[in-house]
Amino acid sequence: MAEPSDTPDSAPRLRIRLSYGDGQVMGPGKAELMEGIARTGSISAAGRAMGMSYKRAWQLVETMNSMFSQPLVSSSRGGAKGGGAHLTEAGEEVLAAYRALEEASRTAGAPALARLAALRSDMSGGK
Amino acid sequence: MAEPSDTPDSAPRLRIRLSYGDGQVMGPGKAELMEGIARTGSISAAGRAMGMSYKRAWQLVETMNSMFSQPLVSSSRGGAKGGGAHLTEAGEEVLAAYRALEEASRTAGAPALARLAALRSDMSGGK
DNA sequence: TTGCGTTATGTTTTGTGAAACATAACGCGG
DNA sequence: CCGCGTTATGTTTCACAAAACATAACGCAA
Repeated sequence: MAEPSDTPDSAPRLRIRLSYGDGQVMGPGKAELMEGIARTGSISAAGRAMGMSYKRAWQLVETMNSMFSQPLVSSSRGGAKGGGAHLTEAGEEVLAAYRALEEASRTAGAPALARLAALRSDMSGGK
Repeated sequence: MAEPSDTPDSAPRLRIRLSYGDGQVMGPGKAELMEGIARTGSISAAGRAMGMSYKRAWQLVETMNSMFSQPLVSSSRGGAKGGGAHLTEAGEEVLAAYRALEEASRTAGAPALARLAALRSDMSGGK
């Protein structure tokens, strides 16, 4: 009454991370954080939503901001709501490009992923 | 007399890792190790080539072997050369599929990567 | 039966990224 | 001018993956 039939696929999570020199890395975590910031208008709220400390969230933002020619997240403190943050235009473009990269990979890699899935469950279809 | 013109690209390294449940992960490290084993016929030699301890290499092999329905690496000990290891058929298929996935992603993601590269160097071309 | 190079494992130590904890500054609204 | 929620940063503690170190087993060849 739970699992209908045999394991469907157990589609693996496809994680793409692009690392430039140094420790500059763009990956799923930063992308998700950016989305959280765009959604909530706050670094702390976005971090909380991901179960991460404000400090860590802020560090990620700092790193992201420094790895592109323009900051991806703009923030301000004080004021009525205490402050806030939002994606810059560059930020939105980076996020969009990263998501596009993910999607393109997932699509183009579907055949290869299918082969791997087959090898994980059973190896009947030889050759 | 050094840098010919504008920044070439500084193509980021595209790392793809697919994580199934648990801690089961297939990524660049395991793929490279598999290639090393195929090339050298030895786990220890492959590990050495990557600057990693035998133990670590062996652990990776153990993990790989357990995440597919059939082992990817077959090993034997003792004998004239002390022992050795080689990729099983499943191993070769997994490696090939993983490399294909990488290649497909790199190709399909080229436009997105180009956009990101542009955002890293400068943001002239708007919209 | 000894020695060699490898596979196979166990135990201890270390390095480091993250978490936890602590403050400061900001700026508006009440 | 005080309090609130946020940004911003520093310091300390901790967990855990990786490294380092140690052994055992294997099987052939000499």
